[in-house]
Amino acid sequence: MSIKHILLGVISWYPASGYGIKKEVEYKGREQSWGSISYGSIYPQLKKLEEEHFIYCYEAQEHGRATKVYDLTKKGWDELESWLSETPQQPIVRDELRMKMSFWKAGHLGDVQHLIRHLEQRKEASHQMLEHYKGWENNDISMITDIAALSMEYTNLHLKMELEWIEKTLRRLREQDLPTTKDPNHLLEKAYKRKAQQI
Amino acid sequence: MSIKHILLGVISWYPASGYGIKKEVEYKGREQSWGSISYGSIYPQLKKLEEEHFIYCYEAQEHGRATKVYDLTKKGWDELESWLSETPQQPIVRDELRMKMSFWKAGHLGDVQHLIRHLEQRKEASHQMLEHYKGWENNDISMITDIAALSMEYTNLHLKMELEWIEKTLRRLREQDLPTTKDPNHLLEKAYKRKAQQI
DNA sequence: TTGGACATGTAACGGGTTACATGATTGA
DNA sequence: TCAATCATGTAACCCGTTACATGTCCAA
Repeated sequence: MSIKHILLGVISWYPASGYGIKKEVEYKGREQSWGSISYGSIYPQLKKLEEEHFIYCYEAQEHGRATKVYDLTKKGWDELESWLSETPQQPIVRDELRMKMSFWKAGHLGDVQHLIRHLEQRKEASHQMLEHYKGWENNDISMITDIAALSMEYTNLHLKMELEWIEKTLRRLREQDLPTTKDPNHLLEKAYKRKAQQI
Repeated sequence: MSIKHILLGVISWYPASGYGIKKEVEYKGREQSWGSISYGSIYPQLKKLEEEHFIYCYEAQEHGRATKVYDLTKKGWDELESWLSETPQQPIVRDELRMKMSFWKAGHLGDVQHLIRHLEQRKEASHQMLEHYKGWENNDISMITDIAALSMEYTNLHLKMELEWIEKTLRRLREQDLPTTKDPNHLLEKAYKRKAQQI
């Protein structure tokens, strides 16, 4: 992935400044769930890309304010094209909520009331993202390519799936309708005995 | 998130060595999609956690081989408990395939045949993960808590959703049944004109 | 006139990986 | 006997963020 290709990609949409790229990534990034990038990465990276002739720079007046605007060179377009053709990395997911759930054990480790709170917060966040997505879909100012629209559909399906899972999970937690713990080698049994013995 | 709590969490299942923790994370991590951890993080972190008295260490003979096995102290269990109660971070997703799709534009940027190949590879990977998941669900050796089983259900739903999306997307790409590009400000139009003009 | 968005940048730090180094045990 | 797996560790490096520094323009 790397910052480099995000920068080249965004600049492929329109000539942009460091500041503008950050704004675009934050906005577009919400639907596509790519998080944000800090200025501490953007500006040095733009400088480097310019030195390597992937992009070039010119001064522009954007509503009265001077900005450094970057555009792709031939080499930049080629690099982007070549990156697209490379096999993408396996996706990386870090979901702290589900990580915590891996260790949680009702009645032994973690308070179920806390988990319910975590899930409610996640529900709210996902709900808002879905609203944002819907608003985006129907506005008539945002640009999106044919292929990018296919990718956006993923986000939509994902959010819906997530909300259904949250609802179902909350229901099961509240009604104490939990799956049965599988512990064929009595590891957990031993573990919580160990826990109780610690001073 | 951080390595720290993964280590404490895994050790909460059973006393383990650095090597064993890596194995467990790689295996369990597949269903829960937490990727892997390198020895370069595990060993120094275990040392640090021992110095801070979250874990303690003893020598053990595991099938004839001497290993350093770590277990949680009272302080370690408390730290784990307290971490579980904290509001989890927003999940982080880096999906290079969908990132690439954001910039792709049929006939202008990126070769659709390459995209089809990327999607087929992803389909294969997701399919295998789903098989792995099913095998895991039905085996009678793996341990899982009640709450962790709820989290696993997420993985299952996610993989199924992903496979359906891939199928649908492949079909649309092959039948050239693409969504219409939205470009109200003619940005893309200009962009690809710029591209054509670069020497 | 002042706070907030616009705009660009650097230096220190952090949390991880990669690559390297080492050695024991086991099964083909 | 030799490759693979088990097992532990360190040092260099990379890629990013955080915090800091600086200045402009506009609207309330």
